[in-house]
Amino acid sequence: MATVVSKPPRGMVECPKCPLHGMKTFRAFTAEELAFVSGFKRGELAVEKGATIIMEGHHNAHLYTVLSGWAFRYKLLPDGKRQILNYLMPGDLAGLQGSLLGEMQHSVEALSPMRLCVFERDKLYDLYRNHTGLAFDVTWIAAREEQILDENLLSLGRRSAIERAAYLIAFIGSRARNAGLNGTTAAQIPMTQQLLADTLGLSLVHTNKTIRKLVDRKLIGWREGGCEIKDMKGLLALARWGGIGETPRPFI
Amino acid sequence: MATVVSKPPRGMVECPKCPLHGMKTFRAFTAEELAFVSGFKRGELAVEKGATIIMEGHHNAHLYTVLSGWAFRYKLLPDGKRQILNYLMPGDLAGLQGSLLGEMQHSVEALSPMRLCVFERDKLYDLYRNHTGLAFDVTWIAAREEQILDENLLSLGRRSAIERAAYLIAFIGSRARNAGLNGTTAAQIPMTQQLLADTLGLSLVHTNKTIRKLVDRKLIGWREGGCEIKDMKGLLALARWGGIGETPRPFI
DNA sequence: CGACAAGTTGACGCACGTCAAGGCCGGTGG
DNA sequence: CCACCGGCCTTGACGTGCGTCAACTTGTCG
Repeated sequence: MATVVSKPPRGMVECPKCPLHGMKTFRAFTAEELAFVSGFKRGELAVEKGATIIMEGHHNAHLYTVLSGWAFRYKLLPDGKRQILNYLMPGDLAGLQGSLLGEMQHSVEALSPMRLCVFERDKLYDLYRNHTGLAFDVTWIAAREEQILDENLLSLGRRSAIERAAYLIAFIGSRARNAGLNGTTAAQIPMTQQLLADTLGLSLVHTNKTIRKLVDRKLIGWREGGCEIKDMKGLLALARWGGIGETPRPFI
Repeated sequence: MATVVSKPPRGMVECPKCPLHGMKTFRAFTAEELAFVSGFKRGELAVEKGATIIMEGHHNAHLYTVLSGWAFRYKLLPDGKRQILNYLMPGDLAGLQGSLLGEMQHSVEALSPMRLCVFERDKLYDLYRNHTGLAFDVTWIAAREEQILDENLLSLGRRSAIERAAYLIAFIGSRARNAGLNGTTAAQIPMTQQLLADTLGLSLVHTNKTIRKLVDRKLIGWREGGCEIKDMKGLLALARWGGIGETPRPFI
């Protein structure tokens, strides 16, 4: 399945030492849960930037949790048009649809080098049987994803190009900050304008002109392959959006 | 909360006699599950067409399963622009986001007279603890919703107006047929063009002209407040979409 | 040095949105 | 009975937001 570069468990992280623990965005595990998840974990996957982790139309026996790095989910039309659905950051789950419904109906590609936790799909049922709290968490994550997609749909359907762009950048920036992804001060978002365009449902050229307007208005900065938020409040106001909550969230 | 007309348990259906059982689209319950769900059910809600069942920004202590009728989920922008996110039909769950994440971030409105099964939000955890199969089903439903939203996003972002319309009508028609909603022969979909427009992310006028093209091409028929699919294959081809599966699905 | 990926900019056209007017119908009240 | 009204659909004229095409720049990697 494409160019997945899998470095076998060279430096596989033990769950108790998982870098996601102890972050204030994520909820804590009980000792018992931690033990179970350790057994649930089947391995670790390291991929290069650009690697396809999940492919539309395929059946996949695995479920992943992002440990580090970025990725995005997308769908293609037969003529090659691409729509990016959402971004994956540390703590996010990938492959749940496939685990429950059979065939994956979207692909996932790495935006940066990544490390992922690999779970056996068949063991998901054990998790549900033995750890109500964790099962609840999985559903929590699914409901959260639903909420994000809702907002995205509102954006594509009813916001203008510049509002959409403002929303998207504010959204990704906030999530990245919560996931501890960027430098301490400036929120550097590593992305190309092509990716933005495919997320916003716009053409590349028009996306470029829209980004330029945001730069001119001093809401963001753009430097070669990345964007930096300069005025979050301004972005939120332009997008007419309330921002995301900061309550701690579960992960598996 | 708006005009909810609640006829108290006058003719409340006992779960074992639930009209959804025995339909080939839905999976069967075990006797034990049925017993549990009977206890889980807290009452029944009957609403008129046009009633608001769930309201954006509110906290809601309940979780609903649609027993009969149609509804739709939507979000509003401050200026009143509306984006419809998805439609609810018999067997669908409403209010899960609120149950897990706290505040509802979308509203739900009845498209026809409806009956809904009401569950206590707090008992959801009991369900997870005692009935792994049902907990799995809830997650299944959430993942399915996610999949639908994915396809919708692809539509809004990358399909033209006529393709979007073809996709939407084919999609709703298929789901309605699976849920046993329409007459046996002709799939009459009761909807206004305003609703279609708000789902497609288009203006009312352009939606009208687009529908007209579909009628001219003999793909659908439109008669006052409803649409009828005349050539499903044609719609699917125009939308470049594979259609939905027919595997039996769970419900609660 | 060329090749390629990412960004920029201008010219032009079309798929949409907006505005405005009118038709058809059922319901309500005289 | 007609008069009036409010949903819903329809149609034309016109404007604009965004797509498409095409050219150029800059930086990076060989």
